[in-house]
Amino acid sequence: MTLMPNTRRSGKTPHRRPTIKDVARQAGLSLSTVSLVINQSGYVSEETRSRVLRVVKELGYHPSRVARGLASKTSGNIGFILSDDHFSSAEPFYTRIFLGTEFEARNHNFYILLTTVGNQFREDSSIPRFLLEGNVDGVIIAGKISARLVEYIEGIGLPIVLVDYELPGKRLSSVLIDNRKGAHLAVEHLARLGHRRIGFIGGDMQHPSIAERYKAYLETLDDLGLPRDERLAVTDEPDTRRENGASAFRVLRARGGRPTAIFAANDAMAIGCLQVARQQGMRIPDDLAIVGFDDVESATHVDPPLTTIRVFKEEMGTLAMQRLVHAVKTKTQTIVNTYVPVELIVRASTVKQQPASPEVAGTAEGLD
Amino acid sequence: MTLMPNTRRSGKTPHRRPTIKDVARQAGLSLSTVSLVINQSGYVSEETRSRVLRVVKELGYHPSRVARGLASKTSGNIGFILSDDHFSSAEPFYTRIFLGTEFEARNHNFYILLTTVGNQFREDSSIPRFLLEGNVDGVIIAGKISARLVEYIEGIGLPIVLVDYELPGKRLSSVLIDNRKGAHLAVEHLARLGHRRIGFIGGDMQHPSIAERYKAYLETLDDLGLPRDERLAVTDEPDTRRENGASAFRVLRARGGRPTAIFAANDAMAIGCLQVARQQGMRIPDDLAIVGFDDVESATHVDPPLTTIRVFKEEMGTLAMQRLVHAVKTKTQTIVNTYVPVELIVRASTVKQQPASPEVAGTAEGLD
DNA sequence: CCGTACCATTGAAACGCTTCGATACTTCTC
DNA sequence: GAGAAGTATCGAAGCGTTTCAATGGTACGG
Repeated sequence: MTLMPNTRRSGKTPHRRPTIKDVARQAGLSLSTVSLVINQSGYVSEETRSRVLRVVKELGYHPSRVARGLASKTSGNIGFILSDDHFSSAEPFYTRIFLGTEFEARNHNFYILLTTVGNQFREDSSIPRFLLEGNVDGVIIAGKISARLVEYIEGIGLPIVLVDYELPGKRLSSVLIDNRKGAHLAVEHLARLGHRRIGFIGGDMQHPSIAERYKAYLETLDDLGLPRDERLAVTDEPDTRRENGASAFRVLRARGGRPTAIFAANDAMAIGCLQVARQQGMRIPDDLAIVGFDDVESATHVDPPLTTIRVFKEEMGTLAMQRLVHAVKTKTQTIVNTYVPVELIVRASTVKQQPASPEVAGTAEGLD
Repeated sequence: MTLMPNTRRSGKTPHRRPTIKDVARQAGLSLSTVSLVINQSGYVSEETRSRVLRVVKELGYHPSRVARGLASKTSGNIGFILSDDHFSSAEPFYTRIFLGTEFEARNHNFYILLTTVGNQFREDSSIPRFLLEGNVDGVIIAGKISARLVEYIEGIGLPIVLVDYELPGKRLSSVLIDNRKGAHLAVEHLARLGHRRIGFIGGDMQHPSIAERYKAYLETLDDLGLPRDERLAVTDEPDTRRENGASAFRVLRARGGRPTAIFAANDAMAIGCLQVARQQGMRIPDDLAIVGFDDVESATHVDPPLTTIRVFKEEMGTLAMQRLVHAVKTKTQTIVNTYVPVELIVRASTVKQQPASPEVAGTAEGLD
């Protein structure tokens, strides 16, 4: 392939892309034969195959995605749906998942069309354009989503993979966090450090992930023989942002709960909580130990760094895309629920660290 | 529009999308008339217009993007090209720019196809697939890019907008950072604080932005009557990541430079520098004041928070997309260089702050 | 040596839309 | 009152592929 597309041209004339017709003519074959070679389907003799390939190279031919799409009823695109509130607030959690899907999409020669939808299904207006226009071959949905939208997509007959969400009663593939294990690790870690009054702060309990974390928190308390204390759990925050973590902790204190440790539904809330606690003069972890969940970027930047449950976000995206691409290519949707493992990451918000030489920490992989 | 696409169906049968033909038949008009209504072009009587629109609504018709693409030679997509090294390392600087373009693309009913390319033009293999397949109507390029790739795209006749990059000698629209002003603000700020030995650390001087920042640093020293001291500037780091900031500062010290303040080419390097300085027992800002550039997220999380030059990253993306969409729609490429303003953000890495009540800081807008 | 099966190639329809030229009817304009 | 200009609609070609039925050739088994 030369520098200029097709053959060299003098700047002005925008070059015409060669079509399959040009290849056929040049190779002295029919359109269909050329198509067969390109799609590696059907019978083609070795000789004509190589002849076609040679001409293809000579002409710098590449099939038009759009034409191919029309003829084959495929778009080569995957839709990625994210709910509004996840999109422009809070920690870059779903960003990471998205990144994972991006990488994997590239491996399979798909492009991703990204969109957001409101939380409540606003009928017509909230249906992603790429669905209306038939511009995707499958859909990945990250986070909480309206069941009606999911039904709509099923109605179209597109394969779906959910990430960090389940729809009870629906038979769908999901890639999920092992929330039970994570919560268990967190609480157990605190218990092992000697804590007996371990609080929980959470919000948005509609979200299965959050609900699970809370439930597993309670169960782990039971398992460890620690008492459940209602005053130590604040679960009615509407959201899981930092502010809500802060206010949840204030509520907890106001209410007379005296926890020595807090397990937060996610890092954002943990950080909010941590900041309020310090503001109130508490020393972390001496007066209050804190564990988060997710291991987002800022967990390492906060002071003291946050002990948390690591979630492999990119991997979740990768897995989801793999499942989806498989479904798209084979046109068979097998329902699989995949749980990605979690890890306890111990930092200074629960265990006093020796003043280890502060390394020059890099940043994790990101879109840049 | 009902919940199910088209008309209600019993789960199994994947519904057939209505086509323009169905609309035409149902409305008792020709295809072309329906098309005219939908595209709001040509003459259509008010009566038939509304008749068509009614039928469209009844049937839940939406034109197929792919078919429309083939007929009109447009794809409805914008390509976003990012260089490899920007993609998966360092601070989320270009991520922000990308987010800006995403939002704006949505406003204009475009989707973005994202890809990365290697630094050196590896001939054929490094040409983004969406270009080969004719699957985009225009291209945004963020950061440093091979001139040959740009020429290739020009050859295809696609409009281009560069972001945070210029190609000397090429007539292209760019959205640029006001690096000169930023560097000036930074150095001036330090000088005003009484610093006279102000160092510079940088890397990847090929990048026009970095080069400009360095140049403006030198010029501002002159303007302020401060001496240029070779030992105070390290510019030969290959890259601008944290590690390089750290090593640049070590080099500077090893070389006997004794700056009281450092202006770093970007926040990543500033942070690396800051961490090494603290490690060496220096107090920030007393023994060493540091100013970065870009105002990335972690600038606020680092201890002490980093004084820096804020760059409006989302806005750069938005602007670039606006320019590009305009070029695509009007099919006229007018060359405009846009400089987005910068701001000095003073934090504790240069000026000791009163121990202000640590607010519960939210995170800035992000893909989640 | 004929029927079958496999291999290789082809022509034509189809995918769902845009667009251009043609037609025909109105309404101006002088 | 005739030609020009504007308005409304339509038929058909075309966009660049895929796909399927059809055709013909070759080899093979009985």
